[in-house]
Order: sequence, then structure tokens, then C-alpha cells
Amino acid sequence: MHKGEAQTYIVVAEKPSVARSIAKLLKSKGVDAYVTSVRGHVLNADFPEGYEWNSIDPSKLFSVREFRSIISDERSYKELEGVFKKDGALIIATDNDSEGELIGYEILSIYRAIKGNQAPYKRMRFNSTNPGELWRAWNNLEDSLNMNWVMKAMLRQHFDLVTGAAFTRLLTKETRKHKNVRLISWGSCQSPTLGFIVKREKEIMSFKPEPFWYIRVRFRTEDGEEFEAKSENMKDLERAKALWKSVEGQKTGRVLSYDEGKKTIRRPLPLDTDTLLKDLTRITGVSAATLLSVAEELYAEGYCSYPRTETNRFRYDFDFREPIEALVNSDLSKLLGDLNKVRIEPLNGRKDDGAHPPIYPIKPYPKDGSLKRNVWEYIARRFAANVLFSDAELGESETEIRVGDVVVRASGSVITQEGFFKMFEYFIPKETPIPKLSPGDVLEVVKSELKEEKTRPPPRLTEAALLELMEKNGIGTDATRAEYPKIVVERGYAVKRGRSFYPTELGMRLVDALSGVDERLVTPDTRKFVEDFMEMVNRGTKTYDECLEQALRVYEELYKACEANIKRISEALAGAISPTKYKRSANYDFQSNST
DNA sequence: GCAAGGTC
Repeated sequence: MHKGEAQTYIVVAEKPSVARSIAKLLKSKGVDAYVTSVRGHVLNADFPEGYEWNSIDPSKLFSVREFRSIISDERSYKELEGVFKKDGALIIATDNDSEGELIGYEILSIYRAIKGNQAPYKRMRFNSTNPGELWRAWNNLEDSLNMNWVMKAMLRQHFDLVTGAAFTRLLTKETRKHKNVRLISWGSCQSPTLGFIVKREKEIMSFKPEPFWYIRVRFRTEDGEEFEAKSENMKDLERAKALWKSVEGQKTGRVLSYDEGKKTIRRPLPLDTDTLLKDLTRITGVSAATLLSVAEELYAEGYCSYPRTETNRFRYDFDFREPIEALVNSDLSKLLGDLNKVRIEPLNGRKDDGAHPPIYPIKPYPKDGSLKRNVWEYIARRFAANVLFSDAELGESETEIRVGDVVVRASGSVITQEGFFKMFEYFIPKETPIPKLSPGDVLEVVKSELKEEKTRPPPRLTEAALLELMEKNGIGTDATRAEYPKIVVERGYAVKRGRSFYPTELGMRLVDALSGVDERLVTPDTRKFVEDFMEMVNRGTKTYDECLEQALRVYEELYKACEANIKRISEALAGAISPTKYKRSANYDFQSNST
């Protein structure tokens, strides 16, 4: 084909980076196509006219079955309109997951509004952006979108919108009758996130510390090495005292057993988003939401690969040259050793989201002490540790020693093979050496004592712990999960002090009120509930219409139960609101530690 | 102004 002539294909990807990969591939194969992309969703669902905040009672939202499409990304929409005025058949090249399918459907609807309802299109379905995979997909274009996937994602969209808006409007409007408040919200992800924080706080509040006792002995070997050993914990003070009597004043102990073993610590797996956020929030103390946006900047500027991925394995055809070169050209290169002697052998995990590879470095980021550098360095070190380093090894030892009538135990652990810790210097286990002993050895007692301690409540949730809970309970996705801890802080339901989350009075009362109506409103059950329906739509065992109907009927009942108690609930919520609290916006990452 | 999901 010649320049200026009509082009045959218009390929639309989900994001610019994928469009670039496809364009490069097609060009190399001599295929003439116009390749462009949107940036995620272009359209969003909203209620039809007449269902605005002040137009109707929120309960009416449960009977909405026809939703309005609104443009959520004006720029992408306009670009598509322009592109679709050209000649050429549409190829939908969005990600291979149900949200990608829905985005594809949005693209198709814009296309057909311009080209007519019968305008031809194809679906290009690929599981990675490697040239080989893209070429395979290009030669196996599918005739249509997977409508089960589209409807599955749409069910999620509509259920979350109706329930979220209904409860949020009810709670906000009713509380405003007592106090001026910006927003009191409920949602299938944010509410269980807050639920986790409140649940932990209640465990701490109701925790009754119980005393326990143990005997601690400090020994010295013939070589003059000292170490400590402890008896089991005892809840019974009388028993502890009796045993202590047999130990008190003893000058020696006798070694009953001494065993050594080895423990392998596997090198880290290829990096997915959840792991990146959990680890970095522990390393830096910065919020997951901020960290993800920093990772996105690194990606946008070409320092690392796409940072939103659930994949923790490298495909067989992954090209390791680029990331390794990034390492070689960086200040980390001195840790690499002689690369000619190193095997390229990643330790793979089992997850593959079918759209993106694990996160890896692409080019060096300068050592400037910034947060961005910390994030890049973590990505780079993790990649190197996974691909170029060996497992580490701990030497572990255990001994039992008799003193009087008591057996005390000590265990030691030392790093015997540094392995990947040379590169990945995070979370290195503490070494607790104990001397080498033999059964029958007699040890000098340097000091012995009967100690009292109290059981301690569980700690408050850190962001890493919260993300872990969300992940385990199916709250949010890898791309959205970081948002919810941020939301519960911004809405005034919780505060982050140091690295821990504390519910506010409002947060506590909100969870109390909702769980008083039904536990499902503050547990992961809502998410599970809607996802079971989504799965039915996916499999085709039930239609979208049936599922939306049934799911909303259940939540309409919960809404009514909430409404029946709304006077008491709204008074309780209003009672927790002090006007000043809402003036300052909670700055998530720079909370003072001193309140 | 509401949710959660994409992505910038």
C-alpha cells in the first residue's frame, strides 16, 4: 500500500504501551494498519435522568435496570471518533480479561455509532505482548467479543453502582439532618477494608492480658561463649515457683541434646504488583497508593515494565537481555560479579494474568536518594535476585539443657550461604548464633531468673497487613487495591499513625451501625456474593438480567433494614463528627506520629 | 457529590 491510501485496519489497544508493541510488530511484518489505544475505560455507567442525588429516594435506585453510558475519558472518546471516520475495519486489542472485554465493548459501541450497527470488527486476543504471541493473535483474529465476559464485567459495574450509591446517599443524606458532613460512603471494597481495621481495633480493646512465667538461664561454655535458654511458658504460678526452686542456686546445667540442620531460603519470585506494594510499604513506610503512582511514573518514563500485573512467572520466551543490561549499566553492577559465570535461571511462581509479564527494570535510574529511586532499586534488586542469584541457606541449631528439674531450650540460626541476600538486602533474617554443643556437656550457669510476662494483643494493621487481608479475601484487584486504605483515611474513617491504621470514632460507629444491620455490609461477603453471580454470567449458567435482579433483591432487603434503623444510625454517626475534623484534608503519607 | 474498575 502507498502512503495516503486508505488503511485496512484500525487497531485499538487498552493502553499506549500495548499499542506501541502491536504497531512495532505489524510494521516489522509489513502489515499496514493504524494502531492506537484508549487509556482504560472510555465509558462509565450512570443512572438514567431523573435518578439524581436530590431527585428521588435512594431506595428507588434498586429498581434501575437500564443504565446510561457516560463518557469518562473525553480525550480518548474524541480520538476514537476521529479515527473511526477513517476507512478500515476495527480490531479490538484490549487486555485479555473481562474488564478488557468490557473496554472492547465500549470501543465497539463508539465505532458502531459512527459506522453503523453492522460495521465489521474483529477481536485480537493475546496473552502477552511478545512479538511471537502478538503475531499468533494477529493471525487468529476472533469474530466477536466474548459477550459473557462483557456482561460479567457489566454486572460488577451495575451492582456496585446501585448498591454503593444507594447506601452512600442514604447514610449521607440522613446524617446531614443532624450535622454538616461531606460524605458518608459505603462500597463493596472500601467498607470491608474499614471493617478489617475496626475488627482489629476491637480485638485489641477486648484483649485481656494474662500473665505467664518462664525460667531464663544464661550459660557459659568452657570456651567462654555465652548464650541464653528458656523454659516453656507456664500459666500456673505455683508450678513455675516450684520449678524455679529447683533451678535457683544451681551452678551448672547439662546438655541433653544438640541438633543442627539446614534451611533453604528460596530467592524471591518474579515481581507482581501485590508483592511490590506489600514489600515497599514495609521498606519505606509510604502508602501503597503513592508507591503505585511512583511505579507508574517509572513505567511512563521507561525505567521499568508495566507495574500492574498479577503475573509472577517469566514465560519461556521472555527476553532477559534488556533488564540485565539495565542492571549492568547501573550502580548495582558491582554486586553482579562475573556474569559469564552466572546462569540466567529465574525461580518462577505460578500466577499468570495473561496480559503482562512480571515487573522488571528497563533502564538504570540514578542514585539520587528519592522515593522513585527506592522503588526502582527494589524492582531492579528483586529482578536480579530472582534471575541471577542462588537461594540462601540458614544453619539452624537447637539444644535442650537440664538445670535442676527444668529443661530449657535455645535455638540458633546463622546465614551459611548469603546467596541472593547479597543483592536483595531486604528482610534479611536476624542471626542468633548459639555455640556448638554436645550431649553431656556441662555448662556454667552465669545467671538464672524466673521471669513474668503478659500476653499481648495483636498489633494494629499495617498497610502491608491490610493489603494482604484484602488480597486473601478478594477485595479489589491488583490495580485498585491500594486505593481503599487511602479512601478510608480520606473519608475520615481511619487514620494512619506511623505505619499503623487506627479507626476514628466515625469509622467505629459506621462499622457498628452497618454490622448491626447485617454483617455482610462490613465483611468480604458482598464481594464474594457478587463474584459468584459474575461467575455464573461468565459460564453462561445464568443471564446478566437474572443475576442483577437476584443480587439487587438481596441488597435491597439489607438497604430496607438499614433504612428501618436510620434515625438511630444517623444520630450515632453525627455524634462522631466534629466539624473541624473535616476541614483539613487527610494527607495520607505525611501524618504526624505524635497524636 | 455516590461504587469499583480501567489507566495517565
